Formats: sequence, structure tokens, C-alpha cells
Amino acid sequence: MRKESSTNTLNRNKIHVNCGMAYTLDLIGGRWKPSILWALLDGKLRYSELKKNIPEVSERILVLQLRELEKDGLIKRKVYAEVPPRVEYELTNDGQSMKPMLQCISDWGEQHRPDKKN
Amino acid sequence: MRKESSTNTLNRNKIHVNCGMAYTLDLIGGRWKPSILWALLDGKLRYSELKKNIPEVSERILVLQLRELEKDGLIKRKVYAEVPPRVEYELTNDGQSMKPMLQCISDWGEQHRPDKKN
DNA sequence: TTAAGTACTGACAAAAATGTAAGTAATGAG
DNA sequence: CTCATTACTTACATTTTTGTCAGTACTTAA
Repeated sequence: MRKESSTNTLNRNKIHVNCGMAYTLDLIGGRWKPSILWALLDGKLRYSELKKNIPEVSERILVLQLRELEKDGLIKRKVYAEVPPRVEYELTNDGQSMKPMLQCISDWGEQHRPDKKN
Repeated sequence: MRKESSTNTLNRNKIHVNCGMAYTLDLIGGRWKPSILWALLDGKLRYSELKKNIPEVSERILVLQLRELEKDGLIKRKVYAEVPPRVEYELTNDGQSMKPMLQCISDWGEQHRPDKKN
């Protein structure tokens, strides 16, 4: 949770105003968000499929990260009125519009991380 | 400081191995790192100039972020043996190689943040 | 002797992010 | 009636990040 008036939060918001980079990075910068976005680049996935894709994450955190991505308009959540439940996640248009940027970020990482295989 | 064996840290490292995006974002994702990198894109700056560029940050945090960027090989620190002291920061080659990516991240932010001026 | 300038450092505190373990709701199958 | 299935939620604990405030070291200039 975020205290609206902590220096920490105020700073965050001030930075967004004069640094587009900081704004973007705040949206995609959570621990598991890159993995989630990456998985969704190929199309929609059910909650359980996301979990399989990202085995290390706990359910609580996965849901938290999904909710934030949804709140920030990068993914949408579609619930089917079935039992057992079915929920699908997919990128919104804004999320799709990140594709080239995400690819670029990924490429830089692949090329520069120390333990890459030659 | 980081406890090398917490689940938190282990997860961070595991993610790096199979998600280049996550690796990159970890390097540039600190609160003030985008602002610092952005300022250094135009050339080297003294510590005091960086401070002027980013007035909100406290000295302690500014130094912390600079040290991390340095440790991760994105910037270099050059000390002149003068009094009063002079220290200059500039991008390394790896830092320079981020330029197009950083521009891309910045552009996305400028175009999508809610409170942009039309 | 005192002050000014620069680039910090240290002790401490608050806030935010991440993780663990267990539990819930609805329904159809056996 | 019990179990399996799916997508979560809740209470709690730990770890990490960010921030505050005061102080330091060195030398030159007044």
C-alpha cells in the first residue's frame, strides 16, 4: 500500500512529470511484470497458464502484479461465468504498443548480461 | 544491503537468467537512475551539477544510485586530485549503448502518461 | 582563526515490495 | 457426501528501498 503523502510517493510522482523514462519504468518495473508481459506478447493466457509460465512466483504476488498492470491499463482481465472459473489475461492496445520497446529492452539484456552463453 | 540467500534475492537472480528484460530493468530501475542516466546522455557532469539537475534527491540516495550504476558498469567516476574536490560522472560504453533504448522508453512515457500537456 | 567550497559518509527511521502459509467459493463428477 | 478444479484472498512476516539529519576531510582565502 502507498501512503499518498510520504516523501517517497511525492518524489515518485514529481519524477514522472519531468522524466518520461521514469514513468514508463514504474509501470513495467515490478519484480514479475517483465515476465508477465513477455508471456502475454504471444497472445492471451489463462491465470493458470501464466502460473505455469512463471513457476517461481507465489500466487499472491502474481495476482498483485496482474492487478497493477491492469490498473495501469497495460493488460485486461476477462472473466468467464463458468465453473470451475476461467479468467484470461491479454495485452490492451497500450500494452501492445510497448512491443517494440520491450523487445529493445530484452535485446539489450540478452547482449549484456554477464552469464550469457556464447 | 542485500541478503544473498533470501528468496527475494534468489528470485531476482533466477529471473535474470531467463528474462533479458528483467535484467535490464534491474539495472536502470532505481528511483533516481532514469533521471541520472538522462542527465548524462548529453555528456559528463560533476557531482554538484547532477545535484542541481535533480534537486529533489537527497545526497545519500544520489550517491547510492551513482555507486550502483558504477558497479553495474553503466557510468564511470573520475576523481581529480584537487582541492576543493572535483568528481565527474559519465556514461561508459555500455551506458552509451543504452541510448536508443532509453530514448525509446522515454518516448513511450511521454506519449502515454496521463497528465501530458496537449 | 574562521569560513567557504566540494563530495561525500554514518546512524537511524519510515515506507514499500516481496514472500509464506493457509483458507475460500462455486459446482459438477463419482 | 466428498473430492477435484480454478482463481483467487487473508493475515502475517521478512527484505529491500528510500529518506532525514547531522557530520567529515581537505585546503585555500580573508
